[in-house]
Amino acid sequence: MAQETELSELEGATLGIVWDIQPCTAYAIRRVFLTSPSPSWSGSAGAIYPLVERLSKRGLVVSEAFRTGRRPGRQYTITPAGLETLRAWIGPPIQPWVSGVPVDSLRTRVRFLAALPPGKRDRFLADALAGIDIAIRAVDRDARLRLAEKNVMGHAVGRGALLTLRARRAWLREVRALTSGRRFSRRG
Amino acid sequence: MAQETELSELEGATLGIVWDIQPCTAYAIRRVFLTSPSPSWSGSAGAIYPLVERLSKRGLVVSEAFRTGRRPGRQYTITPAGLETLRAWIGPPIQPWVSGVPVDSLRTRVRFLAALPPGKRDRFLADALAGIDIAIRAVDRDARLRLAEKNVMGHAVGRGALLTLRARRAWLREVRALTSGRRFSRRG
DNA sequence: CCGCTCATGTAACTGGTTACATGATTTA
DNA sequence: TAAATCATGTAACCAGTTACATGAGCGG
Repeated sequence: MAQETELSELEGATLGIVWDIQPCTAYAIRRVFLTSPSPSWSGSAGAIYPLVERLSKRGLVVSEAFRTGRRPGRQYTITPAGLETLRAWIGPPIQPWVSGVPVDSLRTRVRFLAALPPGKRDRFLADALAGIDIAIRAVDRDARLRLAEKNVMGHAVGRGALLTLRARRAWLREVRALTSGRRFSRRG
Repeated sequence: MAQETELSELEGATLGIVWDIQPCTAYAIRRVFLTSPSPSWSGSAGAIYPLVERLSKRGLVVSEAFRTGRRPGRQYTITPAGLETLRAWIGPPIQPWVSGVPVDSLRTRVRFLAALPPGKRDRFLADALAGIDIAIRAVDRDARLRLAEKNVMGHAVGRGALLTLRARRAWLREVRALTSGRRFSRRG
């Protein structure tokens, strides 16, 4: 049977989580998204429950029904085909858009900073730097936690988030130095 | 009239582009997305044309019909209400998810690196580092270009992308040093 | 004049969102 | 035992995607 091998970002991440914490329920997968310090997705029930069923229909995971008391539930496990698909999704090869510049909603906003009156501009930058500091503390704490539980990759991912945030902080300070006390029109 | 003040990311960015390059056609807006070195969105016609009409209906932009030869077209300009909405969208205040950890599809994949056999893992990292280097060169060239045209904010945004990519490169090298020649199971 | 790119849209689809419904389990 | 939270879904909606249609202008 002709097997689709492509996965969306959410599908890839979900399949990866199944691989990581299997056997697991859909709710356990949701919790990973919900408690992640970098919530790329809402981890809403409306996304996850249909998604894992989709993966199941494609033979990438198998589910086993169980019951606690009277309530039915399903435990999901990755299949060999699922692992293969997960590996293909991770890469190599790596698509240029994956290794290229990541989306950054803060950078998007800075692009239009000149649309703000000077006072508001300063407050924007102060606000952003404060927000980044908060995020840095949270991520740093999380990374140390992973290290303590000997979760090597979890720690590495946390380090990645941390280094990204620090780079962004350094950059915002550059922007502040550049713009403070200067006047800008649309074209700079 | 009760004016919705919320904008999606694409709507905010589009409104910002109108502010930046007005008066402009929908196609000119598309070109900005299409030629951007960090293509967060496809800039597809099916997204932009309906979107600007939506902005127009909300009174955030106004359009003036023109005609070249027999072909009709529209030039869009931001309204005072539109500028206000744009400013509100930019912030302050800045939502935590905006200043927090940005999504990074490469980091997502690294999270599941232990699912790859060791050889493929090494190739993944080599591939990723090569891809990042390519992106760095492209972004650096773009940033210098903006500087040359005295586009201060354009240059600043390019710098932001550059610093992010460099941080990611440094991080990937950490990951490589950490994993090369080591064996990993799911839980590290 | 043929083909290519510029330009302006429309149509159908879909993945992920919010909101809702409901049952089980824990806690005050 | 009432309230809150855990857990398992379903339903409606919608923004952004790909694919299509079509016309203008230009280069060979």
